[in-house]
Amino acid sequence: MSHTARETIHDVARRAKVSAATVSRVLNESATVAPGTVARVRRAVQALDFRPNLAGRSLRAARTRSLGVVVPTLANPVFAECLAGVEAGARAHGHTLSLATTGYKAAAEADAVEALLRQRVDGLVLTVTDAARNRVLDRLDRERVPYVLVFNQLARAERPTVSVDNRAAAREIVEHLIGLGHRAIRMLTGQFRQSDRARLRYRGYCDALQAAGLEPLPPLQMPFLAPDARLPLVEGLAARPRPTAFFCSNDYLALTVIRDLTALGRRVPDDVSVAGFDGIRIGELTAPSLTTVVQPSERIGGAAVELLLRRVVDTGEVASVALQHTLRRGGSTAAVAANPRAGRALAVLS
Amino acid sequence: MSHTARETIHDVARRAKVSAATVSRVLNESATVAPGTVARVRRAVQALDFRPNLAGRSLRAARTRSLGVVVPTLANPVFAECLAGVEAGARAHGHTLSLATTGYKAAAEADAVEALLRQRVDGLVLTVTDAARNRVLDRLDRERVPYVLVFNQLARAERPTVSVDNRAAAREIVEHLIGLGHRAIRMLTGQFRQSDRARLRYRGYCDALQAAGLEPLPPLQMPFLAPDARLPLVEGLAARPRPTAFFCSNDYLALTVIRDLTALGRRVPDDVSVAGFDGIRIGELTAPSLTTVVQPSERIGGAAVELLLRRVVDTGEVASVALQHTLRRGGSTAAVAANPRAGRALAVLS
DNA sequence: TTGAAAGCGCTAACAC
DNA sequence: GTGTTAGCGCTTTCAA
Repeated sequence: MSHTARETIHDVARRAKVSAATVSRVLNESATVAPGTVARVRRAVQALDFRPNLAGRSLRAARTRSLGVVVPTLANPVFAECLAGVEAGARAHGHTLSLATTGYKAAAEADAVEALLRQRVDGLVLTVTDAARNRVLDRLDRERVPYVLVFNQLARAERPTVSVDNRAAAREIVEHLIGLGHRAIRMLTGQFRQSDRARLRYRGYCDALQAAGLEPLPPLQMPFLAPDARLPLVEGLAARPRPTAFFCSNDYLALTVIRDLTALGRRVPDDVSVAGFDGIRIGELTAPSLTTVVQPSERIGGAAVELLLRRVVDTGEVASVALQHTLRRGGSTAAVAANPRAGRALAVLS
Repeated sequence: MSHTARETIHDVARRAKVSAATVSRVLNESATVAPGTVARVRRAVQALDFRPNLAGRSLRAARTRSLGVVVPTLANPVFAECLAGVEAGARAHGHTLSLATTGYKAAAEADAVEALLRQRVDGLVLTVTDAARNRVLDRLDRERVPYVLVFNQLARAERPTVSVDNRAAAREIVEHLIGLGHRAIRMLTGQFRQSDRARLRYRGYCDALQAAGLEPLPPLQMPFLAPDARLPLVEGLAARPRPTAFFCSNDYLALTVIRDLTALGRRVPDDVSVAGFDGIRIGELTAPSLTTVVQPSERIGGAAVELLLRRVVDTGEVASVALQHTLRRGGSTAAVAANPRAGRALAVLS
C-alpha cells in the first residue's frame, strides 16, 4: 500500500465517546443528534483529520454520488466545453465525475460504460456515435441505469437527450450562405457512421438547398484525424459545379478545412467560404471569426446533470430537452456577388 | 435505488459450484485455478452477466485502480489536451479517471483533492496555482499520497513534475521576436499569483531582453475571464515605449489578445505582433498560425501517468521530467524593419 | 487446487 | 437521541 492507512469512523467514535452510527449520523446529517454530541463528534473528526472512505459508504448505501461521462474525444473543444458544464453541475450537487473517451469507436463505448458501471456511478452523461440503434444504450435501458445523451438527437425522443435542433440549425446556417449568394454549396462531414448529428445536419443542408430550388450535393466524408484527410477536400474542389462555399459538420473540421484550403492555395473567405457547426469558443477568436451555429455546449452539459440528478430520467418519463442555438455570422463567410463567375466568389465580407 | 440490483460474486459461485474465493481468483488471475474450474466460472460469469462491484473490491484490497486529475479549467485547450493524455494513459493501464477543476482557486484545489482522496484514488495528476508553497501538496507529501504535477515547474525539483523548461522556452520565443527586429516587447500574463509558470516565463522574457541589451518591462497582468480584461491591454498600448510586440503567457490569452487588438483597430501582425505559449492545436489552425512555444501537452499528461503507475513516485525518489519544447513560427509575428518608426511595425510576414 | 471464515469501512434497521 | 447488530461485495488469510 502506498499511502498511510487512515482512521476509520470507529476511531472517531471512540474519541468522541459515541457509537460509529452516531458519527455517521452527524457526518450525513441523516438524523437529529444532540447539539453537544454533534460538537464532540465534529471535534473528533477535526482532531483525527478524518476522511470518510467512500467505498464503504457506497457499498452500504448502494449509491456513489458519482457520475460518469463518456465523450468521443477531448481534441474537439466542443466536448471539452460540454464536459466543463457537466463537471460544474456535478460539483454543485456534491457529486464526483469519472471520465472516459471513446475515439468514436463503438467497442470503446461499450468498454467505457462497462468500466463506469463497475464503479456503480449513479448516472451517465454520454455522446454516442449512433443513438437510435445502440446496443449499449439498449442495455442501459434494460438495466434501468439513468443516463442522458448530450448532442445526440433522436427523431421521436426515444431516449433522454439534451441537444439543439440539429436539422433546423443546419438549415438556417445554409440558408444564410444561400442568402449571401452562394449556389454551389458542399457539405463536409466526418464519417456519417460515427455521428448521427452529422446525418441530421446533412438533412438540414438538403432542406435549405431544396427550399431555394437548388440541388443538394452528396456529402464529402472525411476520416477522423486521418493523415490523408485532405484528399476528399481536393476532390470536392475539383467537382462540378465548383463549390463556392463549404458547410462543415463541426467547427473543428471547419477550422482544419480553412487551414487546408489555404495550404492548397485557396483564399478563405475570398475564394471560397466556410461555415461550421458547434460554436466552439476558439472559433470566435480567429480573425475573421468563424461563421457557425452556436450550440450552448456548456449549458448542454449542465442541463444533462440536472436531468440526471433531478431523477427526471429514471421515473420512466423520457425527458428530451432542445436548447436554443444561435447563428454566428463571422467574417469568414464571403458574400457572393449577384452573378458570380463560376467557381469564384467575390470577397465581400458580411 | 434506481438501477436493478445485480448478481454478486456469490451468485456466480453458486452457479459454477465453487466458492466465492475461487471466482475471485479467476477474475483477478490471482492464483492458479484448475482449467476446468476456470471454464465453469467464466461460463457462469457470462450467463449471469456478472459485473464486479468495485466498491467491494477497493474496500478489501485498499486500492481502487483509479486516478484523480485536477486542472484549473477546461476552457483553455492546453488542459484538455493534457487531460486527453492522462485519460489515454490511465485507460492503457486499466485505471479509471476522476476529474475536478478548480478555476485557479486555491480553496477549490483543496476541495477537489479532498473529494478525490475520499474516493481513495491511487494517485493524482494535478496542475496547481503555486507548486512551491502549497498546503495541499504539503499534505499529500505528509500522507504519502502519490502525485505528479503537470505544467508546474520547481526550481530544485522538490516535488515530482512533468513540464517543459518554461524559462528557457520563454527566452527562446522572445529572442525570436527580438531577432525579427522588435525592441519594445511587452509581456501579458494572467495573474502571477495564479500561475507559477507565468512567473517563470516572465523570467525567460527578462533573460532574452537583457541578453539583447534591452530593458525588460513590467508584465501586464490580466484577470482570468474577467469582462474588463481588455483594459490592461489598452494601457499597454498607450505606454511608452510603444510596444511593437506582445508576448503572452499562454496561447488562449494570445488569441484573446489578438481578437481584442483587432477590435481596438490594431492589425495583427501588421501593426503589432503577438506570440503565445503552449502550442494548443487550434493555434495551428488560425491563419496565419500563432507564433508560440509548443509544449507536448498530451505527452505531458501521459508521462505523468507513467510516473505515477510505475511507482517511481512513492519510492521516495522525486522524479521530475523535463520534456522538450519546440517553437512554432507562425505568420502572426511580423518582422520589424531594421529601423521601425516608433510604435509602427512593418508588415513583413516571417 | 479449493473452501471457510473473517473483515475492509460504512450505514440502515431496530431496539431502547 | 443513541447504541447494537448486521451486512453491503469483495479478497485474503488459513486450513485442508
